[in-house]
Order: sequence, then C-alpha cells, then structure tokens
Amino acid sequence: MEKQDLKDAGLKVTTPRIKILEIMEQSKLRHMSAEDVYKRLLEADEEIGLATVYRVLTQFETAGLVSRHHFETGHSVFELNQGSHHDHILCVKCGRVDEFVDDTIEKRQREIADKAGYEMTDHCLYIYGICSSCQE
Amino acid sequence: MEKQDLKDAGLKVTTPRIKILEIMEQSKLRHMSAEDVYKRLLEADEEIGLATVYRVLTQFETAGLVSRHHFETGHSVFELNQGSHHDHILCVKCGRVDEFVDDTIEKRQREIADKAGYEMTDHCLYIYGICSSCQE
DNA sequence: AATTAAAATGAGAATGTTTTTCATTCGTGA
DNA sequence: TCACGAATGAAAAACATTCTCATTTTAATT
Ligand SMILES: [Mn+2]
Ligand SMILES: [Mn+2]
Ligand SMILES: [Zn+2]
Ligand SMILES: [Zn+2]
Repeated sequence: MEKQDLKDAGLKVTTPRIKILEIMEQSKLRHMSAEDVYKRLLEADEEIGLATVYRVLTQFETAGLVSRHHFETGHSVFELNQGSHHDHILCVKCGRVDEFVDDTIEKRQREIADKAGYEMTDHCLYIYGICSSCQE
Repeated sequence: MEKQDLKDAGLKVTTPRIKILEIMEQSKLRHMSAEDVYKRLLEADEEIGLATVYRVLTQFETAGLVSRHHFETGHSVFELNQGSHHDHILCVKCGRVDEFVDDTIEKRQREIADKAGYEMTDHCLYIYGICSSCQE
C-alpha cells in the first residue's frame, strides 16, 4: 500500500491513515477489529484516537482498500484488500481464521441470485468448526 | 411449538417463554431482532422486560429452538427452527430476506472443511443484492 | 516560506445493542 | 400448599460504534 493509494481513493495523506495501513500490513493477524488496530497503534506510541480508527477503517472500506466482515463475534473485523475475493473458515474454539475460494460455490451463488431475481452485490460464506489443533 | 418443547429443552414453562414463542410463530417476519419481538409483546400488552427477551432468545438458541443470524445490520436476528437448514439472500435496499438451499454448495462446504482439517459445526452463506422490486 | 480554506483529528459525549445485577416473583416437585 | 431453586423486571453496566465540536493538519496557492 502506498500513499498514492490514498490519493487515488480521494483521501488526504495523513499520519493516522498511513499508520493504520502500516499496522494492518505488518500484522500477523490478517483480520483485525478496530480495537485490535487501536491497541497496536498504542503499542507503537502513536497518538491516534479510537474514533479516528473507526472513521478511517470505514473510509478504507468505502474506498475498497479493506473489507469488513461480520463474524459471529458481534463486532466488525477488517482485512486489507490484497489478493482477491475469498471466503472464510473459522475455529469456534481458538478463533483461528483460514481462507478459501471455491469456484463451484461462486458459480452456484450467482445462479441462485439470478433465480431469486436478485442483482447480486456481494456475498459471504462462513464455515465454522473446530480446527485440527483444537480437536486434540 | 408446544410447551413440551420447552420442557424437553430443560426450560421451565413460563409466560415470557410461551409468549415469545407465540409471537415468533405468528409473525409475518420470519427473522426478528430482539427489539422486534419486544415491540410485538408490548403491542400485545404483555409485561415482559427487554432483558428477558434477550435472555430467552439466547436460551432458545442454546436449546436449538431458534437460530441467530448476524446479517450486516450490526445486530442479531432470530428465526424459529421450523423446517430445515437453509441459507439467506438479502436485499440491501429494502431489507427483504429470502431463503434457499443448495445441495451442491452444502456438499462443497463439507469438502472444504475436511480439506482444511476442520470438524464443521455450522456454516452460513449470505448473498446480498438488490431484489427484483428494488431494481425498478 | 507564508497564507488559507477545507478536510481531518482527538476527546469525550452520545447512541444503540446486549448483558449483568439483584431484589422480587414464579414454577414445579414434594 | 410448601419450599426452594429458577426466572423475571428494572435499572445499571458493558460494549461497540458514531457523533459533536474545538483544534490541528493538509495541500493548494501566493
Ligand atoms: Mn480474509
Ligand atoms: Mn431463515
Ligand atoms: Zn482452533
Ligand atoms: Zn429490495
């Protein structure tokens, strides 16, 4: 992610925006809540308010720089839009998140939307389960 | 739904629980928020607290009587578990909710979970789009 | 480099949803 | 009918997110 990406999105290049992008790029966690991002900023001694984190993440979502997910945790999690569309499989015990793409499912979804008379704008598939580590 | 269903679930047969089941059975909306249920109770002159509605819906979920969904609205919606598993297609303009089942997708999901080493416990697929009425 | 208008920010208040607390009431088996 | 544990209602608390507004920053222009 470059400063240019912000400009292209019609957003001014500000410290909070740059730092938030950096945090999300460098994090091991691909899927972070606003609070996660905020904590990392504090750890990095950045003086950025939580309200700004929420504002910026929402702006990034609108600009297509991040995706917002509603896992069953009850709060939003965000992920940088690097790479292409994918769906998620989550461990209900440890919170691990894996990603996958399945062309068969993607195609069937379009057919289902068509049949139901919908113009599909988006979709998300969450598989919940117990990951291999947590099964032992 | 019968009183016996409550007993079978290990729940005492109380007025709030019975009334909430009735409301959900009689509602045109298959998918209701806690607030929706609460409003209907008020309209029916039932003196049931909102806290109780939340408590009871959560108990019903645990007992398998209802399913909880996290649509992109930010709050939980509940649906009576009558009929079998299905997924949802939602209109982002008017909030309409339709249901579908697709065996191909169901099968692929199990295969994906297997391949990823997960023991699947649940899954949900939300297709978002613009319904036929809202396209005009 | 200084000027400036618009946009962005931080702090805290406010909002909306959901959970918790606790005194009181109710349901159920004896 | 009694007794006891479970369930309830009201209010407070918790939590995630958004809003307000005074102050600061950006970026374009002198
Ligand atoms: Mn992802
Ligand atoms: Mn449904
Ligand atoms: Zn796990
Ligand atoms: Zn619609």
